[in-house]
Amino acid sequence: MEENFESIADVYKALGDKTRLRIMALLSHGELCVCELVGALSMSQPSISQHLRKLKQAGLLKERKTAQWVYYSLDVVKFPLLEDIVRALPDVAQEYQALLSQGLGTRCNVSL
Amino acid sequence: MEENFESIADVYKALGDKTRLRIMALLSHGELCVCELVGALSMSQPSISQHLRKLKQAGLLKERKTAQWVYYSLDVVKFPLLEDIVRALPDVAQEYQALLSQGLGTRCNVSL
DNA sequence: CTATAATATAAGTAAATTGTTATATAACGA
DNA sequence: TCGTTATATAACAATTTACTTATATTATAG
Repeated sequence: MEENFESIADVYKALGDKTRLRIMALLSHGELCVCELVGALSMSQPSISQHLRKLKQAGLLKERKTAQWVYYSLDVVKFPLLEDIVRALPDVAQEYQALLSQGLGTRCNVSL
Repeated sequence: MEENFESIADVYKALGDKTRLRIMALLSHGELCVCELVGALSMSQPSISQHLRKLKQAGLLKERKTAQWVYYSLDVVKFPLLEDIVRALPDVAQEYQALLSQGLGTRCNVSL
């Protein structure tokens, strides 16, 4: 019981950051690789990787590795309420489409 | 748009603490005064007051002052999703009933 | 094999968080 | 009015968080 509140708090702690919320909003439209998120959020790559790790540790994201890319996507299994939560976020469909129009993963060869 | 993510993040930040989640779970059954929460959670009075302030600043609680007591209750108006969020918390009906059975507010005269 | 791109991790730092104790404020009761 | 109860706030210490820069890891391309 005590333990339960703790692990649920960890979920909300993971969501309690505007950068991570923007990541969740983008991923609600589909999976994205790290470098695409770096481009979309204009933050440093280590910072994005660390945010993704937190979201993954909270059980909110899953990853899929292909070639040199790691694609992240929402994982609604462990926390079904997540669907409603991301639905309540500001819409970022336009930003997501902008990423797609450049070709998934393939336009990440920008200088770090 | 940027601003929006920030204020939503503040809500989840407020929920990202196990003590505050326990407070929300208790208040989901009805309003309680500060000293009742102090008794239920066995934490210091200043600590509880500070947690309540955070929840209130995030727009999740409202307060009602009567005599020397301040009663807090859930405020689902600004953030409708809150109803689903508290419903997903562990049940504390038993703890809440234990508080009520001692007489609302009236059994708070314990030594600080 | 080597250079490069994508990602992760480590170390360091500044800022935010959470508890504590001490004190202020305000209402009540004798 | 005086002492007590309920609550809030201030000041401080310990911990956690969120960046930064530097480096490690892994896959790919040539």
